[in-house]
Amino acid sequence: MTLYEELTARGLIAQVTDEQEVKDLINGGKATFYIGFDCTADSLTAGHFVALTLMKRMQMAGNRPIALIGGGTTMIGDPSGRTDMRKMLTKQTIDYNAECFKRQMEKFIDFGEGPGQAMMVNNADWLLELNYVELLREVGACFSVNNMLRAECYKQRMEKGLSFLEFNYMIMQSYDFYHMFQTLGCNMQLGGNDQWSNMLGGTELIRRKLGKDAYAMTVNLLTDSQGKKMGKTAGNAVWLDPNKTSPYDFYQYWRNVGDEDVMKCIRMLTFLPMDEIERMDHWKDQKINEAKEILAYELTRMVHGEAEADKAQSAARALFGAGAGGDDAPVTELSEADLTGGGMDVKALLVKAGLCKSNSEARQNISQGGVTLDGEKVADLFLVVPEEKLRAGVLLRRGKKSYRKVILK
RNA sequence: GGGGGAAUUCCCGAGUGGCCAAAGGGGACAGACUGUAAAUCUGCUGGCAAUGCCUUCGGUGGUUCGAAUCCACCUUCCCCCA
Repeated sequence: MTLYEELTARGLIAQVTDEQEVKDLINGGKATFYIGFDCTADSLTAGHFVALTLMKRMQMAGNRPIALIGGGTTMIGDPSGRTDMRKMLTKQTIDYNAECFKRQMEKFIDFGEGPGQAMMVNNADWLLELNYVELLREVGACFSVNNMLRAECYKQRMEKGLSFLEFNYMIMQSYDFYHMFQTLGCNMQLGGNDQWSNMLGGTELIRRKLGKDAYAMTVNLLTDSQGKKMGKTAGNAVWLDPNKTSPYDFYQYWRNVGDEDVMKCIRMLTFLPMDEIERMDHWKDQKINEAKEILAYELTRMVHGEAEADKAQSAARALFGAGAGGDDAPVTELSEADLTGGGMDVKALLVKAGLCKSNSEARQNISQGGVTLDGEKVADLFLVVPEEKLRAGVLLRRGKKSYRKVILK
């Protein structure tokens, strides 16, 4: 199976500039491609994961990846798929975020100088030095405002308003491609399908300025059966950084995807062989939970390593299986200072363990019967857990899915 | 540059002097039912030492016994004209 066939079978490919050319290029390992990442936060998210795995798949087939950190473009803010303007970030924040991204990517992608090894560049290095008038003369003439306004990525902003700053995002992104095409021999750009018009800007610019062909390929965004972007819980991203989303929570996120979405996720995100995936395809009912476990385990293993994946899986099994032992549940440690009068109030405990945001929420969850302590339902709002018990460690549960082991050190 | 309109809690959106921690919807969370799924139904949704107290209706000042609501200035956004 060629790479292109595999990408198609996995449902990854959304659009390509020229199917035949792209096929030859990537199947033959002749592509030097880039994927851009705007550093709007200090960690990559599950949303970046498709791009990351794509980069790896391409690399495994012998193509050379360039991870482009958007230190420059983040200064502008991509309006694609947004109904409001992004918060402007300071240069310092952006630099810091770029550093974080770099560390996370290094876990997946093989970076280095050798052939086929990936490189990492930051567009701050060339974008920030651009001179306005020079730029306008150099590339501005190659862009048609009429066309730009028709681009999908600006459409929804035409109603709410689009600042000139953001309008230039496409030009910056196009310039990146143009720049790397010349300096690094980058002949292809990959990205999420929401980037399509921005990416075409680049191939178009290269054609006009240099009279050469460059290619673009987009992958489908990971959306659920309702068409909503996946990788978010309650509006919060699922982070790859274990300090922002614990491996257990990460595991749980994937363990809980909808029935309709499991196979899609397995196909798009894991590296399981296609024939194995086909076998799982018609699993139903109870059996589909196995597929969810596989998905969750595989992804957790890729992001956090085998040890963490094992831990998350056994914790989940113990917690949700018959005998609820909680030895592998995420742990919160208390210190003497947390105690008040020889024990600790359950509500305070829930908050301390990160299971509830506030005392009020804790109060509410308790009175609705959603809190258990060592498997027993907490009925008393003012229950105080004695020190000895805390010292031995207690298993606190809020709702069906949130567990935490709390222990006094 | 001129004219008009808007800013409310996680989001949308009602509220135009006290009855407002603020309708309604969405989302989130909890409960029931399940398969750690979906759908459905119920509850709940600012904070706290909780029959009470404190903070919140873009910002800053003011009027008033009392302001999300009235006035002034500022900020941001939208629409029309140039």
